Amino acid sequence: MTEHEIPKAYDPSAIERHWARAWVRERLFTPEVAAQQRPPDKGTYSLCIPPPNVTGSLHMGHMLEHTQIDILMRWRRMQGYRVLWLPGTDHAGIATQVVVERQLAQEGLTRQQIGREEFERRVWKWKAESGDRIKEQMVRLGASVDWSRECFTMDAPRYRAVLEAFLRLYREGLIYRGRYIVHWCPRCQTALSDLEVVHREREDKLYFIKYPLAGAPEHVVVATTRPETMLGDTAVAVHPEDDRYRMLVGRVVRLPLVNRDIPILADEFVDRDFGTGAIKVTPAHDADDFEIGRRHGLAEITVLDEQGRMNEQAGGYKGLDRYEARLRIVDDLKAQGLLQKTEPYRHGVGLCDRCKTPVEPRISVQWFCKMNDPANSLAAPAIRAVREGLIKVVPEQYGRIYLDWMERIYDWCISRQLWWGHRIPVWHCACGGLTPAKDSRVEVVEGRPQAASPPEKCEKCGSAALTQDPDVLDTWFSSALWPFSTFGWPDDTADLREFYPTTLMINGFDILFFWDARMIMSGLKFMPRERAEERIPFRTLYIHALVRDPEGQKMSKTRGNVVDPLELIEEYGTDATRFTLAIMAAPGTDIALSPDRLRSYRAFANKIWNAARFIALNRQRAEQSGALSADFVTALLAQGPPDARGLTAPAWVDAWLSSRLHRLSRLVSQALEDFRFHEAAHELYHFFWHEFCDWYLEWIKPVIAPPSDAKAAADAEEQRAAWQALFTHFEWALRLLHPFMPFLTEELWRRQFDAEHSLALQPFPQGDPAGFNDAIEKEMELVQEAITALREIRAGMKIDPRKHIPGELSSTEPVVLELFRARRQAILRLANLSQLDLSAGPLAAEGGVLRHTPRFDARIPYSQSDLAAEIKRLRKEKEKLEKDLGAMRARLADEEFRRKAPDEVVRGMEQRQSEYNVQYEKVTRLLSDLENRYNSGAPA
RNA sequence: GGGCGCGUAGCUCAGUUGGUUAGAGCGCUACCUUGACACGGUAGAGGUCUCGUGUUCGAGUCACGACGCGCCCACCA
Repeated sequence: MTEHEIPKAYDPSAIERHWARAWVRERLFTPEVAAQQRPPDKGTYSLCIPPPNVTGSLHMGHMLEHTQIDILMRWRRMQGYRVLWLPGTDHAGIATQVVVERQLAQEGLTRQQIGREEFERRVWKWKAESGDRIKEQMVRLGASVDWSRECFTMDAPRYRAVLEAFLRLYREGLIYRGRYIVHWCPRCQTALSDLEVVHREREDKLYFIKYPLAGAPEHVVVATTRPETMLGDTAVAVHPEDDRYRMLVGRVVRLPLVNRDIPILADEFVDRDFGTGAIKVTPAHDADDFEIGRRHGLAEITVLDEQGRMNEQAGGYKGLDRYEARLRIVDDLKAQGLLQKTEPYRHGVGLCDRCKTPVEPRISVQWFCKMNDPANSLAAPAIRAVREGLIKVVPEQYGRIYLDWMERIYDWCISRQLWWGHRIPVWHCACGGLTPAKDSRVEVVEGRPQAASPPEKCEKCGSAALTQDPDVLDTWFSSALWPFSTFGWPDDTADLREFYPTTLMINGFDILFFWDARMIMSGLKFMPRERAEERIPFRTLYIHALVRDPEGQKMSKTRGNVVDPLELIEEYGTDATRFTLAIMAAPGTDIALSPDRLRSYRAFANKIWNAARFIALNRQRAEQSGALSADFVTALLAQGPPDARGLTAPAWVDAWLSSRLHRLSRLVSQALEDFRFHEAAHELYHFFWHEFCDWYLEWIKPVIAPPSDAKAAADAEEQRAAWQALFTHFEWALRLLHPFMPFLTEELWRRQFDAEHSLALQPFPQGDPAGFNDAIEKEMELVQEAITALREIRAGMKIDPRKHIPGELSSTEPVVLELFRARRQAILRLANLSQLDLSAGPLAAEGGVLRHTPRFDARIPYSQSDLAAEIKRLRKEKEKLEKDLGAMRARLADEEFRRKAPDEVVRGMEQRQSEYNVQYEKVTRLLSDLENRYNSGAPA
């Protein structure tokens, strides 16, 4: 095999594995290394990866995200930007803890059994494995990240950023500790933020329970979905203006089962129309009741423990699970005649986002971050930044959703009763005093970072007996700092100065509030810069679609429809999978990933491969024959990038393709500017397959073919020019395709053009409107139409495609005839004709099959034709013409249309009408002619 | 209870500010193993753009309403 030969089979796996490794080794995506090979001549372009959770491996959502990011990164890098895509992973507190707990459970262990230290060791081990797996996947994906800057949300520098941020917020009073009712997961045994609770509709029951009035025979009926919490009731509430209950307010009912007297009170919160208009008030187990309780000074009686079981306050029910207790209590009420009725009831139940256990509102002491402190609001600047357009949100409806949420944001519960995460840097004293770490320094002990400066004594009483708060921070606390913690904040580093604010953030809608909102708030809060536009974490936020299964269902483990990206990569190749994701990624539309589409883009990759192979085979022969010198391509490359290269003696078809490439280049960059990945990919697909391969390559085949003995020396010059154009155009296309299909294009580029340098650092063709050639493109359209018309006649006549037959073209326009004359050779070849007759006069229908078009007629003289089929086709065409002409005539007859529509539109329609009229007359005449012949039984 | 998105060919979807003849891929039909590629070539069939009303000279595109599907937010027991 010689140097440029390309293997027959396209084997994506081998190519992709090779380049994945090579790119890591060559460190091309480290901006400093890239700059040595090609100094950037544009600005900085940076993006911090949405750090994948170290909960396992990457899923299709990641693959879509990384594909989109990588396309933009590679495109901008080729455009000459100094590009940094910073990689990393997230410790993902609760999510990772749940995964490791499940592992433990398989060994029959709980984290409590092995203890905090051992548990943390286990999670770190898991983190290492998962992190490696994720890195390996990203490498396989071709993600052009700078591995030298890889970060983890719990490594020492990031820990330091967390401490710094926490301590500053704490000192400013924006972080406080308080006893409130919060969402509690009885399985994870931790508090959750509102965002970590998902609501699901459930079929449930509404219980109507009689609460007897103390010392009276009457009772009040309350409706509840949670009878088990009645043990913690401390009041019954009605609406103050509810006439049914007005006289009862201030009286006392005896709480059944526990026989405790509780008051009936009035509160405007109560909805008179729901249930009976009277509610039980359980401040310790319901968020609304908690508020009512605080308004009326009620006791808060907790009857459930941390695992959702009844506690000692529940008397005889102690130890029962909340659902068991519910059944028992309902039974007992029934037995006492206190259950009036039950009704089926559909309502939303809050579930733990991670483990789907129904959450429990629970009173506990937690740490909170103030979002809207009147004197020092985190939210207000973040609202302004988006509203005033400092941060551009795409698609823009997400900007509105963001603002809606931000405008009614409330305090963020940041403490978690977990073992995996950043430990809260505050120490407790027996006196109740709270003392934070002295500063944000971090030390690494046994590979695990921790605060290096614990306080020596209590700030309140001076005692030295201090213990660190056992809680850890919500994982999103560290994520919120990601766009600057990754660059070394709080130090004033060179990276921070150069790459912050990042140019772009791309992530899914699901973390708009969790993450994007909090990054914006923390960036604006912490970055020590004057102007808000320098403090924002990113200038543009692009929200991508969701990847769904072929039925449009969300991929989830429980549905069992999760697709592993690696499986797709194995089956279809990374390039084809990336291309599929790109071409299906229309903004705002979810992606229903289907094998059909994957197959078709694998075919596309194969097509590119084979086009390259065709070129290589011919090149080899041309070199052997001496028609091409071995350094032909090197000399070509020395002339600069393909779009800037002047072609010597370009043939007509080269001029056409060059114009198409200029246009395509413009389109691709414009589409990518607007995140219209599907449009860019679609244009590339169509161009490469249906213009480059179907027309251009077919057209030039005879020209570039190795010289035969008969070939005149005069052809050699033409051939060299054709080769020059072919290499230039092919290279141009490879560059445009590279961001989408990096492996395949890199492989072909290195084989065909430059084995030493990566395509990833070559200039991206921008396209120049001065290079558009409308005249030639129009001409090509006519030639293509002529060839297609001739082929169509052949196909309709069922003539063997291999058979060479004569053909005829005629036109009343001399320019059209001249065009056909000039392109005679191509028409002969591509329509597979033995000869081509050109004439100005009309062509007869007899003795052949005639095809009319507005600007020319085509005919295959042939003794056999299927008159009936021709007649059928013509009738249909005539019908369509009549319909269109009717519509046009009506249009043009309308005075208002002529007066109000732009001239351009009116003239266009007139033009079209006259063309249609010509065509209509031709078709009508031909049809009646054929019908006559058919009816008279004349031979075909 | 609010808010958002979607409904275009058998299937999956494009269609940027309203303007000529509504596109693609897959699938389907016919012919073709022609020295890049059958993961291919050539040609073809297939659509009252969910329905209704309106704005407009002109609506797949804008407005309102209906129907169907999906999603998000919300403290109503």
